[in-house]
Amino acid sequence: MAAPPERRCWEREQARLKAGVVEQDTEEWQKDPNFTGLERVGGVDLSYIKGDDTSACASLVVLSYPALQVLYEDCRMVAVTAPYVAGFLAFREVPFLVEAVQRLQQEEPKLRPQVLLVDGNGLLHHRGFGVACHLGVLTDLPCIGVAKNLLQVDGLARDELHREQIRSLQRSGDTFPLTGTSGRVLGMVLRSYNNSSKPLYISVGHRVSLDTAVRLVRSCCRYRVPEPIRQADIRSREYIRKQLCAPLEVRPARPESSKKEAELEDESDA
DNA sequence: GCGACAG
DNA sequence: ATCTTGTCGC
Repeated sequence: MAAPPERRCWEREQARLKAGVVEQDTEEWQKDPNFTGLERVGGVDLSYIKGDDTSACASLVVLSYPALQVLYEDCRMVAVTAPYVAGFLAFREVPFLVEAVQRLQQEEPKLRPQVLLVDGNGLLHHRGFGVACHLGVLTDLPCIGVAKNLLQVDGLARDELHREQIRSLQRSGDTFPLTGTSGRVLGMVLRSYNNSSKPLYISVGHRVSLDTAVRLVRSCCRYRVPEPIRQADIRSREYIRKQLCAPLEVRPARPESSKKEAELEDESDA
């Protein structure tokens, strides 16, 4: 009897917290000022259908570094079960992201990313263990949490002081640390784009230091959202848009006698 | 009790 | 996350 997924997520958090948080650079390229040796950066995202809270598109892209060209793209419709609850995003999205990474490693092992940028938080989290930490532990890949809004935790709030600190970020690349009431630095606020005053919230996910995380996200930003996540986002919503436009002709209620089925969808390992 | 709350 | 076109500005 396998434990339900929620229970396993919880146990994963407890085990990792007990073992101590891994927030240091483990790779050689992370220690290089120019990230020499870094060639592939991954990005993941889920896009949802407006009225439907169970159908989503999970996407994983791999970009070259430093050119930021798309080397790999994987979009797939998934059936989401867990509801969205702030603080429990990983319980909802992480299973599909892990599947995508495993698919990549099986089909295109040479394109395995050396680091993943994840939509959401890592250590900047109620239990110090956001979606970027979950994905990192499950894939054993360095992961960085990139959130577009502040998760209010450990005394951090979107109050006037916070807004004032944001206003103090003048140029892209400017940052200030997020220090919780506990005194711990949980993440960094980064102005990633000159044309947008809205910052990003960067935090450690797995096997990376906060300093390296911020430097890498900076170097991946053509616009406000870093390219790996932006491409995953663009491609997953485009995938959904196509699904919605042509569902009638592409999938007429399970034609059991289709001509070539082995090439498209029936690829489970029996 | 009421509001706040990554995606 | 999603609903949503054009539009004002560098």
